Amino acid sequence: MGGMPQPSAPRKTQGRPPRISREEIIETARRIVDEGGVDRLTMRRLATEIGSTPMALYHHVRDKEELLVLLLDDYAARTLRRPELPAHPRERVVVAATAVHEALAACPWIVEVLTADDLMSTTALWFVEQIVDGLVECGLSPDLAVHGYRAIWYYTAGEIVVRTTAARRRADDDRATYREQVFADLDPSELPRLAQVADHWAPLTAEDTYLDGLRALVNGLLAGR
Amino acid sequence: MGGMPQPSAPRKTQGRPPRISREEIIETARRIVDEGGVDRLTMRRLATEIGSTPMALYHHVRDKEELLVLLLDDYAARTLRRPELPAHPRERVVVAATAVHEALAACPWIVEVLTADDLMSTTALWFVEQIVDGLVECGLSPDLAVHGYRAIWYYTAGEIVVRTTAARRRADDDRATYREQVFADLDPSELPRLAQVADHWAPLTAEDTYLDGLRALVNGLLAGR
DNA sequence: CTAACTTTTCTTACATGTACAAAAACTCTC
DNA sequence: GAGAGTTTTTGTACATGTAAGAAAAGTTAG
Repeated sequence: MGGMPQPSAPRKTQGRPPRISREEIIETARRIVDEGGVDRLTMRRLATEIGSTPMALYHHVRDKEELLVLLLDDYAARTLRRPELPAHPRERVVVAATAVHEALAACPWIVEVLTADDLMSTTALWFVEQIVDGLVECGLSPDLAVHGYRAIWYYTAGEIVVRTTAARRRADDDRATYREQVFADLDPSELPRLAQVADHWAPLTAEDTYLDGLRALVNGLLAGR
Repeated sequence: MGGMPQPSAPRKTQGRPPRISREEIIETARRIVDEGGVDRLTMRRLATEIGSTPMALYHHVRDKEELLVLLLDDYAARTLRRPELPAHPRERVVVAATAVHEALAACPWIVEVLTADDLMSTTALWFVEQIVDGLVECGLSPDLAVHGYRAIWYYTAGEIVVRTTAARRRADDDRATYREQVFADLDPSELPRLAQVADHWAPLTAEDTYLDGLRALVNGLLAGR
């Protein structure tokens, strides 16, 4: 039953020597994704590209989802730069969250992974720290600060997931048309506000308002402090 | 009234008469999901259960994802009850959002669908209306109110997606252990706040703080009004 | 009735993730 | 060196979503 091979081997290697490594897998997977998008990344293609067989990968990686998580960590480690943080703790929270958001929004293929419980890559933890610390310095108790961070993470992850999926579907005419139809058929006596904004709905929801919402959320979390 | 190529055809039916209908598909799919969870719902099983073939389904449903969306709409139409709304518009927003959140959180299989751009089922639109209207009555312009609604939706969808996926993974020991490991290995000099809360992290993030975050967000959106 | 046309259903086929078990390639003990 | 033990790789097999096209079951025109 499955014990994962841990990187640190106390004694000299025993058993059949590996022909491929986790690093090689991640590296190759990254190349495939960079070249042809995440859809091109299949276990079979990855295996052939590496010169191995699909099932061999599964000794270095639990399943495809874990591979994607590793890929995201790798991506974060390479591109997430720590921004200069402002002195004011509230602004620190906003800047840290925005930096994470920007990095994630730039690689839209992570949607499947983004549903992770938290940002858990070592690289990302620094940002989590900044957010929690900023909230504490603004007067929240540590527990409340963690809750606040979670709220920010929900908002951030939700924004990216919803927006990315929407963009993906926008390529699909039928579904876009369907939404338009829903708004065209609105009964203004029952849903007056929606009827009122019906014709701006698409451009309105296309606008990037992440920062506004984030500021509102952070201000709300810190209200009175 | 007519937009979809479904209901009443103007002239008498032509072509081969259908043996199955969209309604029958949804009904049967719902039964399967109710009985054995969403994992039991495969196109093949659904087809056999209905007494047809997998590919016959595809004439009534674009693909499995659309089927899931239809299933969610059906679910919403049957279980989403309009709550009594408080008079104060700010509370109306909170209550409407909470109602949607509760209904969605109760059926965790929708995660794959939840990434939809918006709540677009006819049933759900009433809730969207309440939220937008409440924000407008609190002093936001219609455009800002739509942005506010979007922020609330991001937060709500994100909460459910993150939380559901987390719960799904919690069944998996290894990954839970991994997270514990990350927190145990924290360097307190680099990440002091996280180290400080490391041992409460799991219970803290298990708490349901949706309402708190929502209130913060709404208050922040309406700050100064 | 026959032929053309339309709409739905069925057959076949493929790509994918991955379970399972056997084989292979090592190291260690004797 | 022979066998035992350990780890990695490979081969085979299955369930799944769904594309493509043939077949079926009607309606209508001649």
